[in-house]
Amino acid sequence: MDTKQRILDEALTLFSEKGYANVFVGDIAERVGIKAPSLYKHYKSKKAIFDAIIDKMNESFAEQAKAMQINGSDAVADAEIYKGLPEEQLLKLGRQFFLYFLHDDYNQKFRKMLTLEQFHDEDLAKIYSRIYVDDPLSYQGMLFGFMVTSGILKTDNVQIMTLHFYAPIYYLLTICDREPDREPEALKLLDDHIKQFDRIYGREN
Amino acid sequence: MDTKQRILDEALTLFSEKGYANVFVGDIAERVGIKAPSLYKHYKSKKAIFDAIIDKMNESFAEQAKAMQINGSDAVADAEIYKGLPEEQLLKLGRQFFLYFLHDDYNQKFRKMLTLEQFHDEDLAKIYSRIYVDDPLSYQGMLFGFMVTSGILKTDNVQIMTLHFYAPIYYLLTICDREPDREPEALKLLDDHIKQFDRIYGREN
DNA sequence: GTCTATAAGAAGATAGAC
DNA sequence: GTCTATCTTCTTATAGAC
Repeated sequence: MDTKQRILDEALTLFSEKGYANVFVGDIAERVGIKAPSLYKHYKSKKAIFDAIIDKMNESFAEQAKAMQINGSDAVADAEIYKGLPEEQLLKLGRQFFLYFLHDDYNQKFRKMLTLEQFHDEDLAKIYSRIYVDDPLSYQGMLFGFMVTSGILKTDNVQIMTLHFYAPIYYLLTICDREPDREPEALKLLDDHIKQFDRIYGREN
Repeated sequence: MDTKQRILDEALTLFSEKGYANVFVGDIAERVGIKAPSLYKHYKSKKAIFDAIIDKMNESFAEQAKAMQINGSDAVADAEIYKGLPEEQLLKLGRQFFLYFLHDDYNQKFRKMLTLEQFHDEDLAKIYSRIYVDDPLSYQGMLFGFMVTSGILKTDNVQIMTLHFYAPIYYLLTICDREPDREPEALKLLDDHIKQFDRIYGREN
């Protein structure tokens, strides 16, 4: 029963649904099962709760990014995995990846919260871009770089190939965040996208 | 000096920067050069201002969409234009298109406002998806369909080809909305994207 | 249509008992 | 650490003079 942590969890849920300004300290407290004033024994202000969420997110994403770079081996290993992959398995992997980021609580809520707050200060803008632009393009780019070297993929511009893979996936994710009912449609497009990508950049081209 | 219109303009500017909840009626009034209570002679509530903005936007976008469908000729004509286009000119057109949507006041502010409000109710979510998903994919798809028929482009899945063209452009647009400083980087990627797209789906493939 | 004055209520935060 | 009571400030909105 770590109240301090529960406050963060409930606050994140509310922030991701309504945005910071539309969530009241009382709402958070109510979900935690305490009264608003009690909450101030754990955090000194509403803003402090928000900042704590951002700090935690930064920590966990930095950890993840670091692990991926230190084990540059990760990308090498991943590239190896894709090497012999028949299209069907590639589709399955892509779909798993997509569904994980779409439905994983932590990921979805952070993403939606950042979407709603991204214009409110420069730091948040930078964090958004790091998590949803720079880091994925950098990791995917590394992975695809290995795959090009291995002859699994073919291109003379890895960066754009990576953009061509990632941008449609990101786009479909934002559709589902906004209208969860469109998930089946998005999954169909995801499948077709990966198939087409494989045909364009894949071995048999 | 149409005060009623000026209220909408200033409100849109503020909503697009801070989000609805962070804008106060007094802020809007101040920008218009009147006091808050005077504003209530023009609109009966803050929400009514927001709704009026949405209504106007719906109107103007519907007009635009209708004009494009009635003149399905538009897409045919557009397709004709692209027919003889050397790559350099195609790039120029793509860049112009991108910069228009990025910098045009009306477009940028609506886009940012909707981004911030998209999760707050289902209607707004649908409007966002219509404007930034369904309409552009539908129009571009029609255009590309003609271009495939004319032999300008080659694919067996026009829908995915359209996604491959549009998603990266949308993605780069969101980056610039969030971090305007990254515009040069985005423009470089836009160029490379269009070049690569042309190589993948274009005549010489 | 614009103003000043003000009502009415919401929301963040503190005091102090338990 | 949680509560009730309360303070303070902010915000929407109305009343009524000009």
